[in-house]
Amino acid sequence: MNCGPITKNRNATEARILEAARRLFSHDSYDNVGIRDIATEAGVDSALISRYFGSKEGLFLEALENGRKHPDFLQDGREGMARLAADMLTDGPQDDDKLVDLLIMLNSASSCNAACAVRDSIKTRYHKPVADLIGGDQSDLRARVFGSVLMGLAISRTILGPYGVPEDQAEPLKERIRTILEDALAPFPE
Amino acid sequence: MNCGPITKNRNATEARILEAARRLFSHDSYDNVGIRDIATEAGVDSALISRYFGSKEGLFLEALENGRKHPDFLQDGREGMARLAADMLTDGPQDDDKLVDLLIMLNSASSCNAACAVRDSIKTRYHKPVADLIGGDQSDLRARVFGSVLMGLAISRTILGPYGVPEDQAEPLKERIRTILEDALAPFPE
DNA sequence: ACAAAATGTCAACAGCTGATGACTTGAGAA
DNA sequence: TTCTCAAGTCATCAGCTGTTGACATTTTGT
Repeated sequence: MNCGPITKNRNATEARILEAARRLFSHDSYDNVGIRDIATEAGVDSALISRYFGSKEGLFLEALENGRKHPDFLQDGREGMARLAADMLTDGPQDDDKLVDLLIMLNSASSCNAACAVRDSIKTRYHKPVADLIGGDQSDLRARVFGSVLMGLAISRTILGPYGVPEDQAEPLKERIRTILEDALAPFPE
Repeated sequence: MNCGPITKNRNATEARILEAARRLFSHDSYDNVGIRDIATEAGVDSALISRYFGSKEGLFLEALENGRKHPDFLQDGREGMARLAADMLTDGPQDDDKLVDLLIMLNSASSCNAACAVRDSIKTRYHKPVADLIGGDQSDLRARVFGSVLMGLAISRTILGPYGVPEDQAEPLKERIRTILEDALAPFPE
């Protein structure tokens, strides 16, 4: 048992590095976050990162997989899924826990060292489960359109900041986003 | 007049550098495209870039401003705008000329050296003109939602590749995207 | 044809990056 | 305690980045 000051404890150290990495990677691109930045944020020597995670890329992969296994908006029914996703995109602070995984992916999607892992993660953690839930004709394609819209709205928030909408007038915007997301999931017409 | 082999001509050289830069920046992030890469692509000495454009950042700025002044989907009426944008996102090859500007912005949106310029460019070249064209209540906000969806669909295509839809079955998808984009532009309900 | 200015070339720079080998410090078992 | 091995530290590496000064070459003006 150890609740005192930081002692030598590899598990705890790895956890702190991982946490710091997720925090920084959700704000900046893979290339713009240096090993030394992460080490400083975690209060740790920078050599430990390469040592414990093999490489910066290894750490990024673990940081990506260490998040929620599936996004929080997953549930049966288009309506509910669209509503939860819309809430996620408009509610609360910008670095909402629920958005961290998505932001990590978006920030590093254009960094060739991280792109492959990001691609896989998008497919297996977002598109696939959504497609399975909605089912029906072309569910893969519809799930992808849904995911694309989601990513666009999320990236807009990171790049341009929150929508300048007063708290009490946020409902129409949320409703709009909800509608769009539900449209994206709807079955194709005959 | 000079149509022979490459002679010393600053204007032509700058143009070739700019063209090469736009090509590379539309495929990779600001950080992942090196000055030497651009120089090689342009068939030019790498020192010329810093010399002619001041810095890599200067070149990026010019590459950004050197594109179309406004996106090609701009026109009166929500329907037309949504239709043109949907065509742009589904038609033809991935590195369509019409998408280059958008891709440059998206690839480098998370690179802090380029982010400011990208932000401005998105606002003045995408959001502002769209908002002006649609008018009405909250036109800024609706234009932003439209732009967000557009970016999401575009980034999905760069990251994950084209939709695996056979040419002759592309119509439902295009129609779906058109609907979503038009929804994004629609006035808010009372 | 000659001088002068513009254009392009080459080599080198300081700064940063991720990574690694050699070391010291601490924890836990005997 | 003492021994041993894991955990953490430090200095340093090679490689790459954007940039610049010094030089060579071509074009232009007279």
